[in-house]
Amino acid sequence: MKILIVEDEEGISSFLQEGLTEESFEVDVAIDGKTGLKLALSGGYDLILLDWMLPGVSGVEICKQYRKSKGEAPIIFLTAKDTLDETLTGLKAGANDFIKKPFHFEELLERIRVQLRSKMGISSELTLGEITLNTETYQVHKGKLEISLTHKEFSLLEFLIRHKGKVCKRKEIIERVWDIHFDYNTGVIDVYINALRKKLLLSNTENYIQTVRGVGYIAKEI
Amino acid sequence: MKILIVEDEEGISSFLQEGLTEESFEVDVAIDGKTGLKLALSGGYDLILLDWMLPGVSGVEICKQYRKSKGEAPIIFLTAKDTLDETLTGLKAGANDFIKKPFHFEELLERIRVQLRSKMGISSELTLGEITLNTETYQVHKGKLEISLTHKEFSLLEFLIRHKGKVCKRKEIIERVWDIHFDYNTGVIDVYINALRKKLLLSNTENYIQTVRGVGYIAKEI
DNA sequence: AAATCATCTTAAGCCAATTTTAAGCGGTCA
DNA sequence: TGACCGCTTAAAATTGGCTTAAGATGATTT
Repeated sequence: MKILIVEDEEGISSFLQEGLTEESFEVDVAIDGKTGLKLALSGGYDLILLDWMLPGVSGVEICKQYRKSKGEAPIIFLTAKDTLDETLTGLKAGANDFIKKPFHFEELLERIRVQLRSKMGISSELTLGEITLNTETYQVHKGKLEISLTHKEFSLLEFLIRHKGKVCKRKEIIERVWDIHFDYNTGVIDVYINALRKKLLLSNTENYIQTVRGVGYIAKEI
Repeated sequence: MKILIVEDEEGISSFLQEGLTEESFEVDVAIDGKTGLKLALSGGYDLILLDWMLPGVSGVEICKQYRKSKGEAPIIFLTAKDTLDETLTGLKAGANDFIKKPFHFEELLERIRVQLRSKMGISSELTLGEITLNTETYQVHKGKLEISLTHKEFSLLEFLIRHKGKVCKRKEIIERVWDIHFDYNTGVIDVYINALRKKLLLSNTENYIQTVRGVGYIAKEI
């Protein structure tokens, strides 16, 4: 999946680029409207993140021109305010969604997924071996059996499965699932990993969630 | 059910496309009258949403020609104003209904359902176990027993039953049943769920409407 | 226009589920 | 062996949903 970011603030764009690359998207960045539009029209992107306030050509203008030129990728605006007017202007120009700065990365990610899902029929099911996790209905199955997870348990499992095969560092998990960006010395993760393993009956023999001592955890298909 | 949208404003058409796809209709979009007519005549649609103001060939013109060519799908016009004149012109041209912009999505959906019902004998009864809900007469039965619901209670139950088996998030319910698009921290839902459960005598044992903590509610056949 | 009634919304207290903290245990590695 | 790390459990803190009652709102009747 290719994403284009059009954003002049270096801090924000690099933060987004890193995060989205980490999520295995291909990411390009344009720091002004003109290059943004050129790239958008030539690059075959699956989604475009567009800053509302851009030096030179405004975000809305780019959006309009892009649609005029038959550009079809969903566009999510990054706005500083979210007055009704702006939203309407944006919708008319062909925007698909808006997110207000400052936003949490997870929320942006969720909106990106919604767009990609509805525009390109991407499944909302995640699997790990015989475990199925539906991000739309919040249902979790192990084989045919439905398993009830709490919200946090669900988020943690979702995060691990989305990164299956890769080691998830404790710090990453705390930042992304718990949204804590300091004080990494908490034992919550352990408690929740424990709960997950119990509920999913992940024993030593069928070890989907493995501990990587000193680093974090990894979800593995067996 | 296949629906054709003929609408030049990208924002509106994509908004409609998403919403209707979500409601499990198949949706095609034409952004001008000419393609609209061509598609309409070739595509075997069950219903057509037609913008009144279109660049090039006007909506009425398309409607006339479509009827002339023996097109039989019901046509709903999306109009900016609703003067008597326009309505009359539209009716003469063969329109079935009109909806004034800006409209609420739920209202459009309701009108679409009315058209599909009368033209194609689609049942106006929704069921959930032994509960029957008639969207035409607004009557609700549990078995033989008639139950009287208020309008909001009815809407909420209708929404839940239409999405039975899927988790309805609080936010979705507030947006779709209450039409509130901000301030999601309201307790109205709880009150109404409570009222519904009471009126429908949904006890712990016969639990049609289940709570999904932290997310929303789900209506389940047992 | 006033009174009445039904419906809808808000707010508060309560309870139960969830989340977090903390402490003891056991294994691992320098 | 002792410092560290993760596992497990129980108890404390917090959150979220349920339930009620009272206050708006709006329609209908007098």
